[in-house]
Amino acid sequence: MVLDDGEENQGLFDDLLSGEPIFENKEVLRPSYTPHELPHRNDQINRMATILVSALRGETPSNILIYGKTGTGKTASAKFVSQELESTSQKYDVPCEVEYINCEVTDTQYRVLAQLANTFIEKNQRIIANRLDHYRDRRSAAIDDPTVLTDTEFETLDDLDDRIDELEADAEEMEEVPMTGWPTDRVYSTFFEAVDYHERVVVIMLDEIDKLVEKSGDDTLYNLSRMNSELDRSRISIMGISNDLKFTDFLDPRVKSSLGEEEIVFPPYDANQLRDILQHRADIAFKQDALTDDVIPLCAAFAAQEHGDARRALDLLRTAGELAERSQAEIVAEKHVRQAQDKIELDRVVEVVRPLPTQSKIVLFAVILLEKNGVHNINTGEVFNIYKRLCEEIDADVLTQRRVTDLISELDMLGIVNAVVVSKGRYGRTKEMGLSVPVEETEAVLLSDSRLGDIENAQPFVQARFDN
DNA sequence: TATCCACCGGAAGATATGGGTC
DNA sequence: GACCCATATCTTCCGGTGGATA
Repeated sequence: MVLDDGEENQGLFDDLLSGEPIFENKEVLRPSYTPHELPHRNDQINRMATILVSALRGETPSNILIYGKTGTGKTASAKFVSQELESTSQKYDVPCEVEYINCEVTDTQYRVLAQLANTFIEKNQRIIANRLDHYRDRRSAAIDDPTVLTDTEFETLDDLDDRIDELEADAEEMEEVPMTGWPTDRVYSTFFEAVDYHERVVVIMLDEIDKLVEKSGDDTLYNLSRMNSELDRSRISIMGISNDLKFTDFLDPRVKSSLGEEEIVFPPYDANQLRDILQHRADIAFKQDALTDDVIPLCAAFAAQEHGDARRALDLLRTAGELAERSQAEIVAEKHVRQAQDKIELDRVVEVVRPLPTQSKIVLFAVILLEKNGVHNINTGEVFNIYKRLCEEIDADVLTQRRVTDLISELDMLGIVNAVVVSKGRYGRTKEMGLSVPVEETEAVLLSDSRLGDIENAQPFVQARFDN
């Protein structure tokens, strides 16, 4: 862009950069940050450390199950202990590794095993490459002066060559597991061989383990928990993290007893504890005197209402800071926290609704239309009727009512609608539902989807149903 | 008290897709 | 190219369900 008549050329970002920044280090307020100190979680951290210390003695630690609601510091504490464990293992030269898997993303047996197999294959290849470098250097030296092999594991140059060939063959044999296509037992044996390639204790951290069990049953946990009896060189231990206290009810009793050898519960934080946590992070995240006195108590109070969710509290504080910075305010004030609360709520709707499959969006649109037409206690039959009309109008496939009830249940689980099964006696049994998200904003997100663009034109046809 | 409604929701299987192996 | 495997999505079938009503 060219600015006229000799004005000083102010770039797009110059204005934004000209104000005093409020943040010193915003990253410490993000969920991905693992803090060095976790206030009010000493007991749980010490308990984990007491259990895992046996890994540093080369023994197999007991499997651990960690429970607690969202934002109670489970993952952060477990990651903190893992980092400490790995750094201590390096200090004392004990082979001990922790592998983190988020089961919300990696939610099938195949994917979990494939991810683990590929991680260990990569590690083994690095180890082999280092050893090869070392042996090749030694070989070069031995060609000039064969006495360098004296007092080593190799008596002759041929022995050394054999070892190099062996390692090269090992590296070649290690084949990465593809995203799909292999039978699961082949993926399992590939992982088994990769992890057992050399002596080590491995802690497999399965975050949101309940999602894995919900989606693909307990086969993965069964296979992992019985591996130790077959491994020669290595040992594995499982650390499961779950939001759901009852997920073990669905497990095979053998898996249940093996997995829950040790259980650690993370209770929700109260408002005072949240205030401590926020203060702790705010000291690092913000410039001095960048917050008014009421900002942290308000963030803590909002988050305490959300079942003591520290992640929410930190999110709120970060967003309030960003909003203050955007409005070029010098300090973060109470109004920014309130604006942040609204923004987070709206962002959540957009984030959940936008990626929905088209069919779910049509079902949701049917619920919105009913709600906008003043229908209270919307039931499955009504939703299905409107849904069919909408599909016809926009030329989409019409799914069966059975499938639509599943889509409604999914919307319920996502917190977009609130559905309850009610019996109306002679008038049958159905699900009654209402929207749990703002109508206008949700409708706008749905209409922004090009595949649903025509749905706006279909509304008069649906309206006619209410007029008749 | 038996009947009935309008679904719910589990189970099994079909189909499609994306990948691999031989 | 035929076949195998994992996964996602969807259909079909069918046994509940529970409170109003006859």
